[in-house]
Amino acid sequence: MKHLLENPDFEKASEVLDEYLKRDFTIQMNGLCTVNYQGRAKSKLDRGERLVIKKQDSAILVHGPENYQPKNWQPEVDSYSVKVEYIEDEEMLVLEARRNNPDEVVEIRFESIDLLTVHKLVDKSDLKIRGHEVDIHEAIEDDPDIVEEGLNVVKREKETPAGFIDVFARDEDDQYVVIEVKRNPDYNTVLQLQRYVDEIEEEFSGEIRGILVAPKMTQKILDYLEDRGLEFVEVEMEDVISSYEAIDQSQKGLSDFGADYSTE
Amino acid sequence: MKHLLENPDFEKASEVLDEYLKRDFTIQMNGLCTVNYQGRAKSKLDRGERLVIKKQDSAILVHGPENYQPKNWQPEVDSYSVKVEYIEDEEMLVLEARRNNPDEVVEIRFESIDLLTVHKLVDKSDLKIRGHEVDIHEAIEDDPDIVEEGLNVVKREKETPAGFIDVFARDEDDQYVVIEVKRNPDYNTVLQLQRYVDEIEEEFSGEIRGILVAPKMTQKILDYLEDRGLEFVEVEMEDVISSYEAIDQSQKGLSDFGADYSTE
DNA sequence: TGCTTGAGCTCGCGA
DNA sequence: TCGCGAGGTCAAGCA
Repeated sequence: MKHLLENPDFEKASEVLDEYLKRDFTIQMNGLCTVNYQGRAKSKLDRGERLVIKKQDSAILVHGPENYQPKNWQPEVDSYSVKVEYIEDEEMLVLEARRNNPDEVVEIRFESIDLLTVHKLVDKSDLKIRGHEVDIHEAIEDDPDIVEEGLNVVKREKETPAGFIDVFARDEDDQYVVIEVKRNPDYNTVLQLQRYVDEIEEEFSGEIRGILVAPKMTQKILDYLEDRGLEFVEVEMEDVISSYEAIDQSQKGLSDFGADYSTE
Repeated sequence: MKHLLENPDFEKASEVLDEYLKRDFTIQMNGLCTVNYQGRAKSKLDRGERLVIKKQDSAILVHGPENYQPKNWQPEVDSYSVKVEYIEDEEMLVLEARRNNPDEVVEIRFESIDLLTVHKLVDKSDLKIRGHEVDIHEAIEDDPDIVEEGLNVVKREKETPAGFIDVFARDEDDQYVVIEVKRNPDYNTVLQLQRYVDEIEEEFSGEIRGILVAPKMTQKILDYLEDRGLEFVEVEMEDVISSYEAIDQSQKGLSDFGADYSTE
């Protein structure tokens, strides 16, 4: 930890912010503030106690006491400025985060600061996550039977004028099958699949099957799908994940180096 | 601030966590940890220094040194547990956040804790934001000229079998106009507008104009749109916002009460 | 750099 | 509670 200031005055706080805001450090500030944003939209947040986090890639977040998402933020900041100003006879520490493209600005006015810390966080490890849509693609390619017995994959990511088909295959009767994979299917998914099937029917001049593969489904979307002569196959997320883990196991021991962590 | 602990041992940390995790407090923890998640997907995050935030509505976030988004999280937690365990001969503080629906768990193993704070954040103020899609609707209704001179709004949210039309209007030649408003238009927006126009042409047995109104547009989508005989009108977000502010001004003085902030 | 697409999306609204 | 759509979406991958 570089700094830990409890109830710092604005002079001391600006000093620290001036030094660390533009650089590769994580800053946490707890305090009473108001926040204004203007850019793609415009927002105003009246006084309240919040946690402001400036990250090492310049991103800034204003977190309220609730919710996953911050109340205000800026994912990429081009320039920071810190000033102490008198607004309506009250001294305020004003932090401004500007971004050029799109042109946006977040202004945070602190009335008081409870806590200000500066950390250098070392985190070299990547998040390994399984269960993405692409993992379902791979699981199907690995074992097409999870969709249907006797299915053979012809091509993944087949291009059509309407976009890319997730999986293009043939069933056991040698009929072409267009497979659309979605974690969270909706009406647009159905329409998209419909368009692919139409395109392929044009390309191959014949009847083509369309299958939506997803880990979950609602009755309404299922009806909508079947009204269009399309099919649905449910895939268990567990199958996808374990299938992937089998692959992961075979590649084990390739890249497990530990990172170093300073205690500064 | 309720607590501020620098480099607490696990016993002291568990004590504080046990007391405050389940209650309405904001907890910040900086430390070296690994994180595992299993639920809708599965993820693994190796050791690294991170900031963990437990919010007052039970949400928990694991923020790395970069990015807007947390590396791991749980928006709603049903039960927390804290344990000190020996894993491979090393003492670890293990924090588990479980959720029932969907069935998910985030497990955070701390190897060391730099800083642990407990705050009670008071924030009663709502975020006031302008520039939503609905604000564009209102701006058009307020002044249809921002779309086109001589335009008259017939109905907002007109229902058709294909869904709700944002704005239904007539142009200066008395021809019907279907207006679709989108902040972030894409291909689906075009298809949607197309469907509305088709529906209305059927209902009124005549040629109908379709206009996509948006604050931004790409060339490809514009081509796609014009290929279908549909039109695009760019609306300036500033016009929408200032128009809204005029309304805001007229309602001023209704609800500006200041919140109280304790200094505990 | 811009565009497209997915996300453990989240969140709020409405049925 | 579930379904649906918007988001200042963000962020990754690719052209």
